[in-house]
Amino acid sequence: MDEEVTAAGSLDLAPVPRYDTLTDRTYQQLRSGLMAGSFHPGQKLTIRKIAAVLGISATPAHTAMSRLVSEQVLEWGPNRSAVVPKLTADKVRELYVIRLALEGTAAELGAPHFDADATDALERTQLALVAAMDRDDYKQVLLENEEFHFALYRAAGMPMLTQMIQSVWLKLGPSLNFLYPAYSHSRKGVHHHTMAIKALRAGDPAAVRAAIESDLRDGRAELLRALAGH
Amino acid sequence: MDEEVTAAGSLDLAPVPRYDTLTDRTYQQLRSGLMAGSFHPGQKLTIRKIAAVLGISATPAHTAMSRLVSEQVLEWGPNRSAVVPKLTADKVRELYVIRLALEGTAAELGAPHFDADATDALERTQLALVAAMDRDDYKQVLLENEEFHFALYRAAGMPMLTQMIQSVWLKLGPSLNFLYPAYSHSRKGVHHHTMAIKALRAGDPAAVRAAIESDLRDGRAELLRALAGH
DNA sequence: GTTTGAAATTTGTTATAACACATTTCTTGG
DNA sequence: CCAAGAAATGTGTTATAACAAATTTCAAAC
Repeated sequence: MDEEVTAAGSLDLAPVPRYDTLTDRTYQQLRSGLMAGSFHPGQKLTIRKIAAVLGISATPAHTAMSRLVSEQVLEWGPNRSAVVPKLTADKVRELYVIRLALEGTAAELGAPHFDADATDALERTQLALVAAMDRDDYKQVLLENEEFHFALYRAAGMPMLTQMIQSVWLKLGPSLNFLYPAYSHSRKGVHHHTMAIKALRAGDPAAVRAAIESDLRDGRAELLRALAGH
Repeated sequence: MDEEVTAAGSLDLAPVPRYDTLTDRTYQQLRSGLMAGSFHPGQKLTIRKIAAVLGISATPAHTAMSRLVSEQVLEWGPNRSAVVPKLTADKVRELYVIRLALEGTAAELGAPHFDADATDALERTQLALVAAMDRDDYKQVLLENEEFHFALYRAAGMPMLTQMIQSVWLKLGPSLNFLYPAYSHSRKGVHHHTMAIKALRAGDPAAVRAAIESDLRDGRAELLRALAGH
C-alpha cells in the first residue's frame, strides 16, 4: 500500500472525483433551468415528466423537487404538484429586503479581499456585460451580472452566506427571465457597477456596499414596474 | 353542490387539514431533535436507523435527510452518511455575520407592528425565560429565548425572512445544546431583552435593532469562549 | 500476539410497483 | 344537445428489493 500511496501522491488527480448522485444532478439541473428561464412562473412540474426527460426513475426526481419546495424555490400546487411560483409585489419587496441585508454585507466583507488582479477580472466581466447589452443578448446579460455579483460575494470567504444569497436569486430567477423576454434593462446598473469598481480600487468597502445597494434598489424598482405592467 | 358549500361555509373547520407526508414529518422531527439537543455534533445519522425508529421505510427518511444536507444543517460524512457538523470558530463567526444582518433587519421591521398587547406578551415570555434561568432549566431557557426572538421577527410579516433565520438557528442549535450541558448563560442577555422591550414601548425601531444586535454579539462571544474551552 | 486477507455486514442510492387520491375523458341517459 | 356518472388516466407518496461501495468482523497464517 505504501507504494501506491506514494505513486498516487505524485499524480495530479482531479481535486475530487466528486461522485454525484442522480438526485444531486437533477437538483442542479432544475436550478440551472430555473435561473436560465427554462420554466415560467405558474408552470407545473411533475415528477414523472422530469424523470422521463432525464431518463431516471421517480425517486431521485421526487427527492430533488422536494428539496426545492423545501427551499421555497418551488411551491405546492393543486394535487401536490410542484409549480414555479408567481412573484407578487409583496414577495419582491421581501426578497429585496433580504438581498439588501445579505448582499450588502457580503459586498462590504468581500471588498477588502479584492486585489488589483481580481478587480481587473471584475472589470472584464463588466465589459462583457455591456457588450452583451449592446447585442441585446439578454440571457448573457443576466449571466454576466450574476458573475459580477458573486465574484464579489465569494471574496468574503463565507460559503454559507453565498449559498443563502444564491437561494434568494433562485426565487427571483424565473420571473426575471419571464418579465424581460425582450431586452429592457436600464443602463443605470452599469453606472452602479462602475462605482463599485472605483470603490474597490479606492479601498473603500463602505462605498462598495453603497454601490451594490443602489444597484439592487434600481433593480427592485424596475422589477416592480414590470410586474405592475403585467 | 351549492348546499354542501353553504353548509361547509358555516362550519368552523380546522385552519387547514394539512395532510403531512411521512417525509415532512420526518423532516420536522429531525429539526426539532436538532434544536432540542437530541443529537450531538459529530454524531452519525443513518437512514435505516432513523427509518426504524420512526417505523417508516428508507425512502422518506432519505428524502428528509437529503433536504437537511442540502440546507447544510447536516453534512456528508464518510461513506455518504449524514453527520451533525461540529462548529468551528470560523463557522460561528460567519453564522453570526448572517444573524446580525438578517435578525437586525427583522427586528427593526417587526418593531412597528408590535402593539401594546404584543409587547406585554413578549414581556411575559421574558419573565418565563428569567424564571427558567432561576431554576437552572437550561432547555427551557433556550425555548423561551427562541420564542422571544421569533415573536419579534414574525411581526415583520416576512415569512421567507423568518424561514431563513430559522435555518441559521438550526445550524447553531446542536452545538448550543452541546456546549451548555450545564447552565452557563450569562445574565447579560436579560439586560438586552429588557432594552428591546423598552425600545418597543418607546416606538423606536432602530433602538430595538441595536438591542437585538447587542444580544447577538454577547451570545457570539460566549459561544466562541465555550468553543475555545473544548 | 500481530498481521493479512477474505467474508460478512452495513451503508447510501435508485428502480419498480402498489396505493390512494384527484383529474380528466368518455359514455350513457335524458 | 346537455348532464351525470363511471371509467380511465395521471398524480404524489412510499414500501420493497437489488445494487455497489465502504466498513467491519473474523479467522487463518506467520
